Amino acid sequence: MTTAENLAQAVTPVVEDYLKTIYLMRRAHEQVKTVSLAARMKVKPSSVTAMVKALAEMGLVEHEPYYGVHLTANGERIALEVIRHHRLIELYLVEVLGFTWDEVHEEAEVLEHVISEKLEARIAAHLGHPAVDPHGDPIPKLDGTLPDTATRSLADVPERTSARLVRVCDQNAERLRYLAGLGVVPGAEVMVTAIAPFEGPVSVRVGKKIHALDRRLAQTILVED
Amino acid sequence: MTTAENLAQAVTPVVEDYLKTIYLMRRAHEQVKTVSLAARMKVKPSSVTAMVKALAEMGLVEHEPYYGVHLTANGERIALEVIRHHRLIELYLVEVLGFTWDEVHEEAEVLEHVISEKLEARIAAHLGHPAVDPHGDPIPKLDGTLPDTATRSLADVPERTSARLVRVCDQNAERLRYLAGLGVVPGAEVMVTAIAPFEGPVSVRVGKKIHALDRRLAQTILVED
DNA sequence: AGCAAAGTTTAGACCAGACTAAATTTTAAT
DNA sequence: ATTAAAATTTAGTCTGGTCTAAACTTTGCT
Ligand SMILES: [Mn+2]
Ligand SMILES: [Mn+2]
Ligand SMILES: [Mn+2]
Ligand SMILES: [Mn+2]
Repeated sequence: MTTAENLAQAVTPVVEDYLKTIYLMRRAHEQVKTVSLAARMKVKPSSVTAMVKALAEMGLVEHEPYYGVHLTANGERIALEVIRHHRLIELYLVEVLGFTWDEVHEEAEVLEHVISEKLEARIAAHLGHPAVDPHGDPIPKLDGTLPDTATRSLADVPERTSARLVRVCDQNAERLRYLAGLGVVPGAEVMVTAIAPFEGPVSVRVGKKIHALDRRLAQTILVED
Repeated sequence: MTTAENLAQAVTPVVEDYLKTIYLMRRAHEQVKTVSLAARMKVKPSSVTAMVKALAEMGLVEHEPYYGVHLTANGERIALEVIRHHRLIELYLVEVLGFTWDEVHEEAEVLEHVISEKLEARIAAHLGHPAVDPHGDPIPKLDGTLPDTATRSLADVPERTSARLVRVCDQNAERLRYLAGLGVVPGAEVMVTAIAPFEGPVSVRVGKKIHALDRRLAQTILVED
């Protein structure tokens, strides 16, 4: 330790959550800057500055101030591992232990950091190596790839058009319960009956009923393209 | 915060592990003192001093220097909760996910701190509210009681006597694999054929074969009384 | 170009939980 | 009753991760 290189630290749960969040923000085409990352991580910007510096020293991210943070290959690998854990756990809790889709996110948020690779493998095998989690979110493969199926949001479906729901990108438990109550779940066939102007609600028919959904909520609901 | 009472801290995983360890040591009739607790927790004695002080301030333990630490009612409640988590998880991994009994301890050691009460309940229900874990260790009940069945160790069984194994109080993976290989697992019927003098080995017949077990190992193997 | 707002970093503090090294206290053995 | 050994605590340091408050930089608007 005489010459320096005290760098290092470890890949802690907090580090994993930062990497995961950076990955998901970039994938959603959001800019990953100090303030936006701080908001997502529910910490203060100065905390992000410190953490991003540490991540950069670990070789997990690169950072250009006022421009953004992005993951290195190593950082992305870890992020995808954690996301794989998260989504496998969510699905396992629903499929095997009878959880509802609104209950699993919180649980997976902590479990994702502590399951061994062996347990991950057993869970994946038990589920038959599934492709998507209960919300329709794709599950990263073991080889570190994340298939990106062509989708568009419910708010982008033309009026009077039918579509098949594939994914709900919202983790708020109350909204998920609400949507489940309406039958708005992955796999459902719906028809967009109207899209109100001025960022107004999107009306969808599910079965015989028509429901008006807030535009921002509709944007988190993805359909097959 | 003007008048003091900064006491408090939180029940972190580390705190849970200290409480669990104190509980298990006392239950095994070991003295819980600074040095012995440090050995069990794999930390230095000075770390124990600091933690015990914090636990005492939280009202979870009482400490008389040079005499010992013991849990308060509150501390014991938490310890039993964690032990219940641990043993339920171990059994779940074996029964549902095909783990072997030597693989589950490490996994449970971290999972015990992060499963929700809801997940605990689902696991318990899925297993039919079991009484013992894969090693025969009793699982604390929801009401915070831990049944203590009458047992004695294999080393205390008279020679030429048969007995039914109920528990193996050893968590070393290699020894567990060794014992499983011999058929020395909870439920097995064995006969003690000889107990060598001078703390020598205990010979047991399992099926048609006789195996000589180190006395200390035999002492961790409990049989029905 | 000038300037305010927004974004970012620095400086300094805190907490949890470990460590080492040194002091202190108790116990046990002569 | 001394004294050596063992047990315990204190003092001070470290790391990871957060915070507030203050500085500094960049952007964008007039
Ligand atoms: Mn997480
Ligand atoms: Mn999900
Ligand atoms: Mn533990
Ligand atoms: Mn066990």
